[in-house]
Amino acid sequence: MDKPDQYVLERQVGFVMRRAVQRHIAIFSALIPEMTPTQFAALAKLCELGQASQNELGRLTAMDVATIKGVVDRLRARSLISSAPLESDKRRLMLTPTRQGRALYRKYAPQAAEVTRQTLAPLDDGERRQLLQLLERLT
Amino acid sequence: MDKPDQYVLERQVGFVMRRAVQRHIAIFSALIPEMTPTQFAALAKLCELGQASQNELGRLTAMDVATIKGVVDRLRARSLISSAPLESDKRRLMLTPTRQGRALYRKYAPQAAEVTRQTLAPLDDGERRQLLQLLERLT
DNA sequence: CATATTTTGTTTGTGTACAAATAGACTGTG
DNA sequence: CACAGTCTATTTGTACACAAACAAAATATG
Repeated sequence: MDKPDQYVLERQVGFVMRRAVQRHIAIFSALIPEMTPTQFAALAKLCELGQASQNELGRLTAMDVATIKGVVDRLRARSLISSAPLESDKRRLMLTPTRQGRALYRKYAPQAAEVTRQTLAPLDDGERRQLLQLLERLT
Repeated sequence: MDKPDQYVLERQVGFVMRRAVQRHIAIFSALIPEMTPTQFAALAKLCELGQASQNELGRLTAMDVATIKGVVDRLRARSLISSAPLESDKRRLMLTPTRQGRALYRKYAPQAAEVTRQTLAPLDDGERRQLLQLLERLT
């Protein structure tokens, strides 16, 4: 037998989560074709903070140094954020959303909330809360 | 105000799932450093089936054509699977696990189940079942 | 004060993930 | 049979995601 029955792909959390994430991303890009979930997360967090260093923004959005750099580069290329080295600590690259970045965030924030709603649409209210709560406890 | 309070990053399913997946992948690569979750999923499914076309394997493991191609290429480069065009349908590339592929699958299947256990460790039995069930309903 | 350590950012390399375009092989229908 | 539509696989391009190695700046500690 080649299939040790202790392992069934479809019952592994990793597989199930991967599929759920795939569906979520599909919903996201249908509702917000202008940017990726990752880019929106970074822009949203930066708008919420007003200002942050690249590293700080990465930590708060759960992106490692290489990932946040790429995301920031792309957002900056589209003039949604601006960056400047900090005078008082020359290691740090301070980021600020531009006027257009803030406008785009304001425009899509309701859509982004709607993405969550549509992703969770198969569940009722209690189940939604439960799912989020259980997922949070995994981290 | 720059923060429309209908949108809070930390409460979006996408963000919470992303973090859970990150932790899961970290656990996986600690327990199974020899391959990625994706590669293991493809190998496992192929061992379960005995044989499958690349396309078929992609569908069953939720990978699109480009993704499954890359994964298959890497597994083949490590001699874990072999491939040959099908005589009766020259479009299809039939895949078979090699002896070593099967051996590696058998070796790591218990570890892979353990990855799921460790990922779900913060939850009790009922919560685990519930989480998996809720996630499945999202797809 | 001097240097070991930490922090921040960059670069490189590998591996998913998906869209879109292409090509060849099959199938169905007229 | 012809050929329109479908299926399988490949290729190209963009975007995360992480590890590892590096450099420069700041901090800590002796």
